[in-house]
Amino acid sequence: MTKAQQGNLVAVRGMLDSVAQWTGAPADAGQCPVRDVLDRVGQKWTLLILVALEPGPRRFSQLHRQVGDISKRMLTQTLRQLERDGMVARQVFPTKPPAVEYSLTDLGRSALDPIGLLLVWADRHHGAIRAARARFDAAEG
Amino acid sequence: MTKAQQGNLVAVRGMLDSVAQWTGAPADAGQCPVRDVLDRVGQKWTLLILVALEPGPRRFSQLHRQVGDISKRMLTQTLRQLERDGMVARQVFPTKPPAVEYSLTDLGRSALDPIGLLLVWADRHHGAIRAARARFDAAEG
DNA sequence: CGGGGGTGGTCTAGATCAGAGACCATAGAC
DNA sequence: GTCTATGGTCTCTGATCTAGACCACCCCCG
Repeated sequence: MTKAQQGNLVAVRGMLDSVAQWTGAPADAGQCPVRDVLDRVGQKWTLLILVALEPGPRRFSQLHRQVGDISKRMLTQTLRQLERDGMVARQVFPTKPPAVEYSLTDLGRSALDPIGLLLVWADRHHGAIRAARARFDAAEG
Repeated sequence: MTKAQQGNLVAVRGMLDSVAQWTGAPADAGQCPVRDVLDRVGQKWTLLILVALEPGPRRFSQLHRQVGDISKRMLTQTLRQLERDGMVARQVFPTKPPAVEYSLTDLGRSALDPIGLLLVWADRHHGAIRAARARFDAAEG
């Protein structure tokens, strides 16, 4: 384990304690910062769209093509949410037909740092996951 | 930006390229490691349960109480999936009634590193997000 | 002996969420 | 005139999530 990783782990434990504060009170889950953000993250397209916007501003249809298997409905919805959360900026150009450009805000860009690490982890351990799945399926099949 | 963060960013860009490889082919999205892992992450309870297991092994009802507002059904389902993915180990003790203990595997523990950073990010920027939301809601209301 | 509580779940019914695809007004290229 | 593209919205259907009843088992308390 690297020094940086140890540092992370310390921070993680701190966060865990802080999460523990809230897990006791289910009703207040909406107030817990971590639950709040985790709900956004746990929304299937959020991360993918943030990642898609990383290289630079993108237009609606461009994003639609880039992500591929998202429906326009979900794309609209997810973008609106990200805009509401201040992660994405939406700019309309009054051309005919109007063009709309989406870009990351500073807040959105800052989120890419932890998200990126998640992707790196995914890439690195994805083989182990597939192997575990095969083992599991063989054992119960 | 710290040196570590710059390092992350380089890695992120690498991953983004690698994601781009797959985003062109929607049909193969299931084959893309990142999409694969992101689908798990985007499942509302997965991260919360991994986090809940971090301090040490937990029994079923213990987890249920700890997380609070998860249904038994979803708890079972999420644990099974994590077990299948090799992130969580399930051990049954043949007592009467049988006790079942869930614990993180090495793979599961390794995932907590990036997840932890996400939590730290959440905690740090959660104020900005709330502010952005208030602004957005005021502007359109 | 008869509850009441705790074990680890499963099952069903209802709510909520996501996806496919039609539709809209507009306009330029063919 | 028709085909494309723009950025969406709308509806219908199917997946997913939740609440809560239920189960077999055992212990403890009376």
